[in-house]
This record gives sequence, C-alpha cells and structure tokens, in this order.
Amino acid sequence: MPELPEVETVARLLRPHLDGRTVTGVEVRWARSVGGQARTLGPRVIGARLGRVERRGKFLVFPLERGGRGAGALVGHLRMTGRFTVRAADEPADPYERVRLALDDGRALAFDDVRKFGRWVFAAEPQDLLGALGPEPLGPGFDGAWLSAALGTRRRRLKPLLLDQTFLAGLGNIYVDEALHTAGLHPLTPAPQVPPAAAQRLATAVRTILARAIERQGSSFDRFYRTPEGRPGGYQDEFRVYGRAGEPCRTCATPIRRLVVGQRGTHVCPRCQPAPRRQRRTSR
DNA sequence: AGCTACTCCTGGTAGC
DNA sequence: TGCTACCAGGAGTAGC
Repeated sequence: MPELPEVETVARLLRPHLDGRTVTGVEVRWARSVGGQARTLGPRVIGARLGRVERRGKFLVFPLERGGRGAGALVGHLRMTGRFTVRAADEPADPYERVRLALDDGRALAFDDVRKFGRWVFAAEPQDLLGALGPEPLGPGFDGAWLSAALGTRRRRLKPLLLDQTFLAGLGNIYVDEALHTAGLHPLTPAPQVPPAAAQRLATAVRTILARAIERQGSSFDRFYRTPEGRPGGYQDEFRVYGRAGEPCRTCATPIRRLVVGQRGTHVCPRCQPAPRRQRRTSR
C-alpha cells in the first residue's frame, strides 16, 4: 500500500510531465473518487495551470494557478490501490480509471483505483485537508529528541501511534513494522515506556528506511503499487519482517511472527523485539 | 484520551 | 469447474 516512499516517488516522476501544463478537460467516472465533486470539479480546474506537484505525508498536492495566482489545488490520496498515470489521450483507459484530466499537450493525467478508496479532490485551501498532519519524518523537525519527547506525552502503544497521521505523517503498516524491527522495539510497547536511547534508534530507523525506500522507488509486493511509469518499486527485496511470517529473521534467524494489532497485520521478530512487560491492569 | 468496531471496496484465494 | 466465504487495509467515524 502506498506510504511515504511510494507517494514521494509518484510526485517526483509526475513532476516533469505536469509542471506548467494547463488543464483542458475533466472526466469523472466514479463520483466518490472526487468526494462528490463530480459536477463542480470542471469549472474549478479547467483552464488552470498545474504548478509543482508536492507531497505532504501520504497526500499528493497538485497546485493550480490562474493568471499567475494560486487557485486552490487538487489533493490526492492513493489509499490502498490508487495510481496516477500520464497517458496519451488516445491510449485506452485503464479498466479501473476513475478520473481523468485532459492536458494541453494532448496527454491526460489519469487516476486509476481498483478498490475505490482513493480520493482526488479540489480544495480552495489545501491546508484544510493537510493541517492536522504531524511532522514529516524526513523533515528538519523530526529527530530522536523530538520523538522521545513526543512519545512521553502519549499513552498509546507504538504501532497505532506511529500509524496515526496526526502524530507523524507518512508511515503506514509496512514501514512501521520495518522501523520497529530495526530499532528493536515491540509494536505493543506503550509509548512512554520507550527510553530516550531507543527513541533515538527508532527515529534513525524511520529516516534511514524511508530514505532507502525512496531510492528504490518504493515497495511493490502485490500487483497494486506501480510508479507512474508502470514499474514496480524495489524495496520489497529489503523487507526484514513485513510479509515474512514464518521466515527466519535476517538478524537472528528466529522465525518472524505475525500478530494483529489494532486490526492491522503486524510482523515482529520475537527475539529482536522483546514484548513489553505485561502491563498491570488498573484495578477498580 | 484512546480503545474497538464498523465502513468503504474489490480481486484473489481457500475450502468445499 | 464453480460456488461461497473470507481476507487485506488507510482513514474516517461512532460509541464507550
């Protein structure tokens, strides 16, 4: 499922195709993909120029300009199976194409999405959609000191907390499992129980893993995530725990276990990631 | 505050 | 072969 490295890859590869293009048409094939804006989308985007595509967390932001001035943005989220592709206007549509923008160079920017969870909506003020997001893990504000302090103010367990986009923006199920393993932390550990040195390891693991995954253009372990050029990513070859239940840990050869945490499949090495001491149940 | 359950969706697959 | 039942899961929401 697309997380920060996949979305970053999409932004980087779309950029050269879209920067400065003018939108000449809109076609919506599945209204919910545009959040019910099927009727209003046309007037808001046709005639607008596309600015530089940006990523914020797992969101893609396509800024729009009119007469050199900001005119809102299209904000996209791939969720599970969304995909952006630039295709020639006469190229046949993907069977799961949900939305298409015609561009002034004769090509089209298509949003394909098998499971229809993804969204691509117009926002006059993109901050309305992005404002609640936590910091960028690859940004200057994120480091061991910040993470250690932030963990101390929360009571949740590490896994659901790291998946919470308002805590930290961009991590999903795969990279949380990978980072926790690299840092030697169990996903059920209560956040305030993480000592500063371990928080530092976790921050470093998050940054290192995300940066490496971007280099590999993301992870493709099923048929869903592909770059806008249609190629799979390469980071799945470097997974240490995700999807490896029963296989030996790459560090200590102990079989990887799969558990469910907050309705999410979760992968741990029982030796590298010792379970937290059982919490005392609060009596009465 | 933070937990669980539920919703949205579909293709793939396990089981019969 | 063909059917049904179930699974994955990001994020929003409701209820406790």
